[in-house]
Amino acid sequence: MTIRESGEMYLETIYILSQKSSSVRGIDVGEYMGFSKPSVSRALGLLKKDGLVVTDGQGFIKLTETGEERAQRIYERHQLLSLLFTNLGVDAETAAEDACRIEHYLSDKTFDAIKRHFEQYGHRG
Amino acid sequence: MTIRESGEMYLETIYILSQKSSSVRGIDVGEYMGFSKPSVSRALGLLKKDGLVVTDGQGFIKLTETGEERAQRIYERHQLLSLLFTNLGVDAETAAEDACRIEHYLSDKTFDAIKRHFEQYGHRG
DNA sequence: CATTATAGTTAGCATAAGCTAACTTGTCAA
DNA sequence: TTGACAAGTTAGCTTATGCTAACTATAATG
Repeated sequence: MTIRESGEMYLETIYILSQKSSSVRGIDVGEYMGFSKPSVSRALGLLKKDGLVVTDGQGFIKLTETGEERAQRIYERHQLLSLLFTNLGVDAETAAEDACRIEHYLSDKTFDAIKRHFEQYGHRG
Repeated sequence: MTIRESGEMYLETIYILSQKSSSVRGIDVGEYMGFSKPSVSRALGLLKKDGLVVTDGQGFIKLTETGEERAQRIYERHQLLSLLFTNLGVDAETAAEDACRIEHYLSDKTFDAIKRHFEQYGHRG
């Protein structure tokens, strides 16, 4: 099974929380996303089964190498889309919200094109 | 119930097919989208219940005013996103594919910002 | 008129992903 | 040691949305 939008959101959340604290638990993920413990529990189970996260003996969640790559990929899309939108004059909050929904659906090609655009012409973001 | 990505795709398809032919049937929608007859049947039922489409005695599908507005809104997003991406150097096919997935998640604010951008600076699309 | 093809519907299955209720487990303090 | 709280899991519900199989209804054809 390949993960989808939902799985990517969990992955991204773990990635973001891992940058603030080295001890991320399911409860933290649920709080951040506004989801219940059972929802998080199942989602983490699927991510584990897919080899994207692992938990240590204390229940702390870590991304595997693949999981980290995948999370980073999504996070980069998020950042780039936010940048693109704010550069077009969208307020930061709206840009972030849109980016959050869209990040899952942006192809590599289009992502690269946007990236090249900023590298070429610079930006104010 | 408010329609979602799936419902929007049906609506947009009906809109597109209606521009080519004035007699759009469920079977046409299914063929265009690659979905089965029962899937289309149910989806149309929901769209009818939401007052977005109607069928005449012969089973031909028409968008209501609200349905047309909604379809147009999505279609505009599709066109604008395609334009944005091709302007960034993405090939037309990829741009269209990305636009098709993303069109459902673009806020009014960001849509307007992109539109203003093209009005201001022109484009080659 | 009977057969066949086309279109649509109904019934029911599957998966994804949210939820609540209730259980388990582990830690910590009285 | 016991009682309580916190974290996680299990069971089972719900909705959305795809599917197939099988039925119905209509229209066209021999």
